[in-house]
Amino acid sequence: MLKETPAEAQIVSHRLMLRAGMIRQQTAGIYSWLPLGYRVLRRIEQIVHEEQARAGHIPMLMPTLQPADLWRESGRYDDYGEEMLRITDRHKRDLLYGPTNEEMITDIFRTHVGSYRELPLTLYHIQWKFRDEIRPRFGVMRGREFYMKDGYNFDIDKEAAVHAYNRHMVSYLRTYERMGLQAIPMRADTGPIGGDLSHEFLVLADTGESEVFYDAAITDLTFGERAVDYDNREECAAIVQEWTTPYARTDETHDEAVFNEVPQARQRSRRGIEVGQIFYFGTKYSEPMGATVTTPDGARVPVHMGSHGIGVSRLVGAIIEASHDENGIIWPEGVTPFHCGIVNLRQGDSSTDAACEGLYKALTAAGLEPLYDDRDERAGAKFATMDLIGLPWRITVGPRGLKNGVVELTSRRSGESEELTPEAAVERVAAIYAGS
RNA sequence: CGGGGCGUAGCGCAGCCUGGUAGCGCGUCGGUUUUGGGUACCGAAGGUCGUCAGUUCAAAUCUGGCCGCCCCGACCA
Repeated sequence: MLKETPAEAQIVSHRLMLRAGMIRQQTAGIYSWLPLGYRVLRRIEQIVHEEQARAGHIPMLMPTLQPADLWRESGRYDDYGEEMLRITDRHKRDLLYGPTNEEMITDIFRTHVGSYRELPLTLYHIQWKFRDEIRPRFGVMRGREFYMKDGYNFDIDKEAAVHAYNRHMVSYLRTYERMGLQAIPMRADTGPIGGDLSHEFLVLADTGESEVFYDAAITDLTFGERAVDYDNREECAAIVQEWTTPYARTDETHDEAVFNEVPQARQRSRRGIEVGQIFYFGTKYSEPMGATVTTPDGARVPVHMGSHGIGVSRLVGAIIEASHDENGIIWPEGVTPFHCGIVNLRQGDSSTDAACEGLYKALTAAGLEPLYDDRDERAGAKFATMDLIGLPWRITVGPRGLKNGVVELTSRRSGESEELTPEAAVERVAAIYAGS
């Protein structure tokens, strides 16, 4: 826990992550995730897994190191350039630290799947990736090593693959919203992945790396609690329609003429952090790599594919960029490393010690993970620490309140407090998290 | 990769110009004090001064090479 800001950190999320002891840089663009940071990373990962499962996608795990031969097959070994970290093993075989997995998944698919009966299929994994950025910066937002969910859909034809595309967009909207983020889908370039249909998901933040242009109408949309049948093509298409109708593009695809059709009062230009992207690229990999299936009439056709990514490690930084104040981080309930902090104002006092331990047990029994600050520090130091690490709820236990049988429950976001009995405070916190 | 900067205790920095006993703040440890928003005081531990070579009686300090890191730009989930 640091009072002083490390000189190397330029942007707020990086500074706060270092100060809160979430990460430690090991070398340029490569970080260790310390216990506190690791908790957040895992919670984000968990949300991604849950929402993938909801959409019917199947988890697996591919390695970080890949044989160069697969990439020679697709032609990307030479195309990818310096960003790809190439490694040679003791037998002088060429390997690479994967920046993405299209080739590998296509290879797996072609050896294990051969019939239209096995489609549609969407496989995904969450794994460390490496891109040897020329200049890593902004902490985990632009590291060289990063943790990413990447998924790949396999479908019999374009129509089915477009449904997979739509399904992913819907699923992603839900995923980001659970993390307390508004991520706006914006029409995007396909870059080195290729293909002809792509959207990026952008979180608005002043420190974002891309300039974005959008119709204010899109920020009024919320996904909310709607139940979605992910197999229903019309329903998914309708939701995609809803979210892609208002103008929203990054500078890469921005079209001034079209943007000017948006009423002046609703035109917005800000900066955004990219936290995910989805692609439909058809047979770009399946054709050269021979990933085909037999159709009902016995023909062999290359499968239609798409890929979809969520920057899991980057999201930790992006969430902080979108949710902090001058005192520190403000975690959304969905991703907070601990559900509730307990601050003992007089460590060593038998009444406050007992009350804190009671709260800790009761919160744990309610299925929550509390963080108990039992350091022998002054109140100010404990409050400052809690504010910095940003737990959304804090229970303050002091001798003054205990005399009247109450503790104080404080919202990190609003700063508002209320006095409650310890039992009521536990119930209250449990109720807050009951939905998530 | 072009331009700029930095490397001295766990962290933030001074010292370097003008060579001569390695310092300050925070943190850590021990103690006293204090106790509802980063308390004050006393004491202690902790450093191959990035690295290699050179100059010199003597190098954190001067010179050169190398390594690492940061910032601006081009590039990027």
